[in-house]
Amino acid sequence: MNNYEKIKEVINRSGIIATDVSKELFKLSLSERENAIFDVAIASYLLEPSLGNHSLSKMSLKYLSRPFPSLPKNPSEDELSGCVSLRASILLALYPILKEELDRRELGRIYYNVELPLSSVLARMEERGVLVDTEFFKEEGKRLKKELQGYEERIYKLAGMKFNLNSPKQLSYILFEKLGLPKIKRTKTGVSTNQEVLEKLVPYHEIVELLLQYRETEKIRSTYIDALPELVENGRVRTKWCQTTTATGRLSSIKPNLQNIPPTVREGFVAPPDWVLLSSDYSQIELRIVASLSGDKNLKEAFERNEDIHTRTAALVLGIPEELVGKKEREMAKMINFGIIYGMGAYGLSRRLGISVEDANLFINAYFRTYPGVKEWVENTVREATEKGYTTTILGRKRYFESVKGADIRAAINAPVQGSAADMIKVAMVNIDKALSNKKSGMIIQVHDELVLEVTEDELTEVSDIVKREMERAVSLGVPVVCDIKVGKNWGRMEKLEKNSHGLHRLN
DNA sequence: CCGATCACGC
DNA sequence: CGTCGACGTGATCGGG
Repeated sequence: MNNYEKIKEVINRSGIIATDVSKELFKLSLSERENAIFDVAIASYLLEPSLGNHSLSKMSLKYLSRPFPSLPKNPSEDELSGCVSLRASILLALYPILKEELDRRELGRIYYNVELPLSSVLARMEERGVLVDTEFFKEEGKRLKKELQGYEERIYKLAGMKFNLNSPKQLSYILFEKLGLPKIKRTKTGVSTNQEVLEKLVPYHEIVELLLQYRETEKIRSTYIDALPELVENGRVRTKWCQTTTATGRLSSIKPNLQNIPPTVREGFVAPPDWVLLSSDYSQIELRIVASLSGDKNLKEAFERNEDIHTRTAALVLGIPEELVGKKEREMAKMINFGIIYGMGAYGLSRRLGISVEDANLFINAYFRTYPGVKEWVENTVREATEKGYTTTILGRKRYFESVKGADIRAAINAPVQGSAADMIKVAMVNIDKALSNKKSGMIIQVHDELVLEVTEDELTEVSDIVKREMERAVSLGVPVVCDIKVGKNWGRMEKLEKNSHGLHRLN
């Protein structure tokens, strides 16, 4: 037996306690059964998701009141083994405490049924990586550079001088001192030059429109087109899927962050020859969850009718037939629906809609008259967060609050909604991974309500069925759950996959 | 190195 | 008084 096999044997016989690295253990196939691993970071995350980072040093202080020893510089062999065994003893001591606490707070189920299995799914996604079309990035880089040079020259001419376009401070001197444009909003340190402000300044000066275009293009160039190819290895990027960073239960992604790629850049993520990318996204999942959590009769009915939810909301709130709902009315309803998910306030809504706070209040009242169950749910959720000190998702994930006031009110309303959606897609990921275990196809990206898979052409029909089924049935909401499936050679240009009596075919 | 500003996604 | 929709990651500037 070699060392690798020895380690593997011990792990599978006795189990192992790990932190953060459980994904690495899965990658090395060191664990044959998931439950052989106890990951203290994931446990700590479920106990206190807002903590931010779940380093051993933090956990050691919090749960054992002991400092976690750092490795000395140039240690002797004795020092090194002493430090390492001390660290191991801390890891070992954390295990019973965290495990017991998980059970006591009824977080054991989500730990064993969702997060731990998910950890190995994420390991496989990291291993597979995502194929990148480096040629696309090269060409786009050239094109954007040219475009930016054009903006730059024209902006300098209009400003009457050169300056650093990427410096908000220098820009604000140009706009508000040199050109004398009105100061619309302040920041802590000066006058704001953000997009919202610039849009209001467009009528005052020709330069503003160019600045908006410059900003947009420069963002794409610097953040995506230039930075991404740096992370490509053997044609693929391998993002790190972070399982213990968000306060609500969502995943996050770093190096690169694949969860904020703009549509134009998505074209650079591709399928190999004879493969396609398949994307499946939940339609209106967070509003469906609001319907489910609140049990509101009208909101549930709106989804059961399978109509456009914003149009339906507008019709109900305004008391007019759906045929008479115009673009403006629909947009209004969309904003309110969106606001609900984020713990809507009259002020925020008034700003989004460009109306007075009084009018925004009228709309909110009309909304709550339409969906009285939602109003009740919002009030109950805030009350519960205050009384119990935490909110809960459909699968029992908790987020803790010290006191529920100010921004925490909105966070407390949002947490069960966003968190339940996270629960749901995580369950789907675990089940999809299992269902695809003997196939070549596999998941590569998750963007909160969207899953992207790399699929061989011959597995397409079967895989799309599995993905749709597992996403829609991951958790029973008591309202319809719908996923839309798209397919393409890259992540940017995809076509809807529709099912008909003859099987599957692509539209267009 | 770090806070501030800005901007991308959901 | 000004802020002010939830949750993230990252590029860049500019001061320490």
